[in-house]
Amino acid sequence: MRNKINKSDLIMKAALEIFANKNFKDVTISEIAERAGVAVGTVYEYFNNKEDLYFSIPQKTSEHFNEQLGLHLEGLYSPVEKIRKFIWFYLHYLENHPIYTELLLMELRVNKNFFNTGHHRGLSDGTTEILKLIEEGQQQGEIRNDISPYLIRHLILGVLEHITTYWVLKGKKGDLVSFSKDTAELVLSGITLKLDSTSGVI
Amino acid sequence: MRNKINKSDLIMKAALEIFANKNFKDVTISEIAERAGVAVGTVYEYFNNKEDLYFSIPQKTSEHFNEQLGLHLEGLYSPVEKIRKFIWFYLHYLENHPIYTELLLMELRVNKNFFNTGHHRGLSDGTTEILKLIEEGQQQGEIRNDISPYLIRHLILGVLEHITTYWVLKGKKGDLVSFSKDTAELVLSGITLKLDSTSGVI
DNA sequence: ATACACTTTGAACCTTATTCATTTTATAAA
DNA sequence: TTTATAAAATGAATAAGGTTCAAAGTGTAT
Repeated sequence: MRNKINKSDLIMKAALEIFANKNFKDVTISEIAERAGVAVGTVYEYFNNKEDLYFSIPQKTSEHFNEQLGLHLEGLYSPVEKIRKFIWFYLHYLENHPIYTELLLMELRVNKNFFNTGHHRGLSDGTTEILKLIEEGQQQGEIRNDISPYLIRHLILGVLEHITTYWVLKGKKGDLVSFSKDTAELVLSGITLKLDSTSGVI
Repeated sequence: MRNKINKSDLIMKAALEIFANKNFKDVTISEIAERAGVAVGTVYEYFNNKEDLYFSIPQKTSEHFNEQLGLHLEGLYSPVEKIRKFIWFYLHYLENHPIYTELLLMELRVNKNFFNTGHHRGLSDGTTEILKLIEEGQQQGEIRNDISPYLIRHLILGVLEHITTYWVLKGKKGDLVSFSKDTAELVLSGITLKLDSTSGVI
């Protein structure tokens, strides 16, 4: 046969479209099944339950995010410049993937079940990559190493997620990427080592 | 009559105890009613629905947070010192109110319904206070004013919420307040104006 | 053509939020 | 104290939706 359109993909596509406009609890399985053109029971052949279906939606977009991030960092040398680029890319990408953003920040990031299952791994909102950049910067002497790289990551992801969360809560008005320049300036002035003698971190 | 124990408080107390151990959807109204010693219908006399009950739980704790924050900032002069203290207090308070913290960060902060109803106002995770401190600092020349105070607030609340969120997701192991010193150092070195001539922001 | 395994189906089941007619309790008036 | 009236409390009935599973359908190999 040729219509090898994976049913799983079909269901996920329908789910994505519906979850885009409603909260988790306002979406019904029968609604998703109907849009996907399958029976209710079929949904349960491919997903354990409603939450499992929900969690699996961002998987592909996350992979795409990571791929594209790699491309955008390619060719840059300085870890600090890479971090600057990371900040830009994060805001740029999320602004252009609003459904994904809402799912990720509003529901998944803070969901214990999500965090504690396989779904979380391999998603990595750039979490691993940014840590690598920080450690690289510390080794090369561009970034202060009197502070844990994990705390620096909290700073960077924290401000980005906070900005983005409020952008979503306020209805996604205005552009997100316009925060990029000042955010990078703010973050980098806190984590870079100044090379003149007067500004040693006490 | 003397048993003027407000039924509303009674129900909220029971709800708090139960929500402390389960997710929103795993908690039933009948469970809450039973623990509160009232009938199911009574719950609906005092709260519009399950979500309304849920949202009203953190109200009192938030008021307490704000009160205590006021006391802790009292007597300090420098805005920068006040911000340092804010960071300490935030981590200290949340570490000592784990149920409140989980509710606030995991569920409410990112809930559109919560954000868009009266519940959000008057809760203010110190949101208003910290903005005031930043603006004060900018006026007095301690804090750089080439960056919007709102963005600086995103930085401060962002890193604090991020640290705390991961602390919760990882099962509240270790102490939170120990991050206070480095976090303050990191944040403040990004937002304070250095007074020597070499480090002017370009 | 037949047997077998794998998909798909959707009606039935079960749990739970929410409602509302009825009962109970408190307050005020006589 | 008795009666009238309003307020509070009740829990059985309703409605909605997630999940299950026995039956029907579809494809593949012998």
